[in-house]
Amino acid sequence: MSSDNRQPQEPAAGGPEQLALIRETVRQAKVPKAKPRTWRGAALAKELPVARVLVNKGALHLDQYFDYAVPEELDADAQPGVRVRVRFGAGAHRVRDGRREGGGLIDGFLIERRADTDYGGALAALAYVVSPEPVLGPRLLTLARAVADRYAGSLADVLQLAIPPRNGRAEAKLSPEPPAPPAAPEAGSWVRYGRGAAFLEALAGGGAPRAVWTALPGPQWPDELARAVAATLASGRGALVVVPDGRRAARVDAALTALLGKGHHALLTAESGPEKRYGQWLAVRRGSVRAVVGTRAAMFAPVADLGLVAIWDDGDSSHSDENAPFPHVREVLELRAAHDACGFLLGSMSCTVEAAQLVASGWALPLTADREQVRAAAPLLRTVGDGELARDGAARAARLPSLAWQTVRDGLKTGPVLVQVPRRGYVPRLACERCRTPARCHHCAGPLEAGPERALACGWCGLGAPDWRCAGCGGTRLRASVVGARRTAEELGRAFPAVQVRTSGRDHVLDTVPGRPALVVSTPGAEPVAESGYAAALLLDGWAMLSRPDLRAGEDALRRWIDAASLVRPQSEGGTVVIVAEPTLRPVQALVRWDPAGHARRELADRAELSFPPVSRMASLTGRPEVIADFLATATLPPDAEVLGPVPVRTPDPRSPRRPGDPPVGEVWQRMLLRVPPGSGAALATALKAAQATRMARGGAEAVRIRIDPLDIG
DNA sequence: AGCACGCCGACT
DNA sequence: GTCGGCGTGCTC
Repeated sequence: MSSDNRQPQEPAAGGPEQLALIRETVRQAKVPKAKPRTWRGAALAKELPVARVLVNKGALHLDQYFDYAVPEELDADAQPGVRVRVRFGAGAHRVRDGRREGGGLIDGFLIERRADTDYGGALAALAYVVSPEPVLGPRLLTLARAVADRYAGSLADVLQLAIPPRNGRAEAKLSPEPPAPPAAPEAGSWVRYGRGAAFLEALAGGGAPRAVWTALPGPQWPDELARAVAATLASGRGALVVVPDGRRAARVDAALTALLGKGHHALLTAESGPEKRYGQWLAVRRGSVRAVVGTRAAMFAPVADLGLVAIWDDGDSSHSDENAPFPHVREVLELRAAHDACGFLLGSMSCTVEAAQLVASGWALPLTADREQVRAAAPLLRTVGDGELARDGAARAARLPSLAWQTVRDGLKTGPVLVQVPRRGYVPRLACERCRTPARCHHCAGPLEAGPERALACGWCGLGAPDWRCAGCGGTRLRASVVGARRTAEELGRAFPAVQVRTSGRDHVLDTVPGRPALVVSTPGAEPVAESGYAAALLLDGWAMLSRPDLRAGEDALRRWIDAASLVRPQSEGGTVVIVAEPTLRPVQALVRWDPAGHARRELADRAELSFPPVSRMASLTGRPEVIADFLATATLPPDAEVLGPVPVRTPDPRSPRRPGDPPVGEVWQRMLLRVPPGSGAALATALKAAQATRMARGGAEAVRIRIDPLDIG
C-alpha cells in the first residue's frame, strides 16, 4: 500500500472529486512493490536488473536519477559509467503494436546497477548502450557531484564539461601499456626555493604536500613544473597540470618531453581536434598515460591514482569556465586534492588573494625564494608618477617621461624592449581625482558608477551617493579618463625609426621574438618571450590598469606587470623596467619590491575587513526582473545571507561578442548579489540549487543564471 | 522541453 | 454527443 496520497483530503461530494477518488484508487491498485516490472515483460538481466541513469536533459531535473530495466541482451555492456540512450518523456508509456512509442531517445550515463527500484511504476527498458567504454568512473562522479553542489549547478552540466564528446574511431584504437615510472628527478632550479627540494622529495616519496608557489622571474617555471610532475610519477602515481592557455601548455609540454621523453604525458587542450582530444582523454582514463598537461577542461581529467594536481597562474581569467555552472580550476583542483588526498601545487609569478588565503588558513604551505634570490632574478624597477610626468615639461609634450625615453634608448643597444599598453576596453571606474582611491558605496562598499543624468549610484545595491567624499583623503572630485596609451606606443615607434616595431595582441599573438634590438608593443597577457630576455620594458598607463571595473583591479594589474617584467633580464645583466604609475599605490609598491605574496596578504586583510570575497562568499543571480523576484520569493536563503540589489544589468556592448548568459539584446535584466559570511558558502549554494529546482519543477518557469564566486563584482 | 491528459465551450 | 482549445503536470 502506498501512502503517497498527495491530494488534499476533501469530502468526495461532487463529480470531479468522485473521479479523482476513482483515479486515485486505480493508481494505488497498480502501484507496486519494489520489484522491477517492464512493459510486455521482456527478458531482463538475471542479476541487478535495474539501471540507475542520469538523464542528460537540461536544467529541468537537478541531479535526479531515473531507473530503467536492463534487458538481458544489454546485461554485459550495461556497466556503471557507460553512456546509454533511453526513452524519456510522457509518451514512453503508450503502447502501440506491441512496441513502446513516443518519448524521444536521449543520452544518459549509467550510474549504477541495482537489484530493485524505489520507483512506484513500471520501468522502461534501456534502449541501448552507446559504447561499453566506462567513461564516468566513481571518482569522476564524486568530483562532478561535489562541483555541482559547490556551484549550485546540475550534475549533467558538470559532466558536459568533464567528459568530451564520444568519437567512435578514437574509442576503437587500443591504448598502449603505460611506461614504467621514471626515476625521481634532480631538484634542478627548485633549489632556489627554501622548501623546493623537500617538496619534490615528498611527492617522489608518495606524500601529499600542498603548496602555494611564488615563482621567481625568468624562464625556468615550465621545467620546475615538469620536475614536480616527474617526482610524482616516480612515486608510481599520476599528475595533472592545468595552465591558462595553449601557449603555456606547449611550454610545459616541451619541458616534460625534455625531462622524460614522450609517452609519459598527454597534452589536453582545445586546440587539438575532437578525435585526437577524445583519444588523449581515453588514454588517460584507461591509465596508459599517467600525467596530463592541459587547459581548463583538463581539470576534470580522469587521471588514475592521482598524486598531484597543479595549476599555473591561477589569477588568469581563463581558469574560470564560461559555461554553467562556471567552475574555477583552482577550486576544482582543491576539491580533487581533498577527495583524492593528493598533492596540490598552485604556482604563479604573482599571487592571488585566494592563494594567500590558502596559505593564511594553513591549508597550503608557501613555497617562496628568499630576498637574495629575488634580487638576483628580477630586473631593476623604476617608477614615474603622474605628478612627475606633469612637472617634466618635455615629457608632457610627448606624453612620455624622459626616464622612459632614456630606458628605451639604452635597452635598444643590447636587445629587444617590451612596451606593455592596456587593452582597449579597459573602462576605468570612478576614483578620487586626488589620491585615486576607488569610489565605494558607504552602505555596502560596492563600486560607485555615474548613472543616468550623471547621478552617482552604487553598482551593487543601487543606493545613490550624492554626498560622496573620498575615504582616503576627503577629496570630493572624481576622475575617469585615461591617456591614449596605444597612440603613445605608436609615437615611440616613430621616435626610433631605425628599429623594427612588432606588435602582439588579442588577434595576433607572437610566441617568441629574437634577441636582436626591436620594440615589441604588446597588450597584457600577449607578451612574447624574448630569446635571452628583454633588455628593458615600459609599462604604460598604470592608472588605467588599476581602474578596471573589478574588485581584482589591483591584483590583476600587479599580475600583468609582474608577468611582463618576468620576461626582462635580471638587474645584474642590465634588465630595467619603467612603470608609469603613481609610486604610492599599493600594487606599484609591490611591483617595485617584487613582493606579490605580500600584496596578496594585505589585500586579503582588506577583503576580510570589508566582507569581500574570498573572505565572504558571493553569488550573482541574473535574469528578467520577474524571474529574479520569483526566485527570491521561492528561495529560503540562509539567515546570514545579505541581499544586495537588484540593479539593472548594463546592456552588453552590441559590438562585443555575445556570451552565454548575456541578456537578449533589447531586454532589461537585473543582477542581484548575495553575500554570506565564511562557512555559509555551502548553505548558500544548497539553498540556491533547491530554489532553482523547485521553480523548474513547477514547470514553465525560466531559470535564473546563478554564478557562485562571480569574477566581475566591481 | 515535449507531450498527454482534462476540463470547458461551440458545433453537427 | 463530440471536437478541439490550451492550462497543468509528468517524464523511470
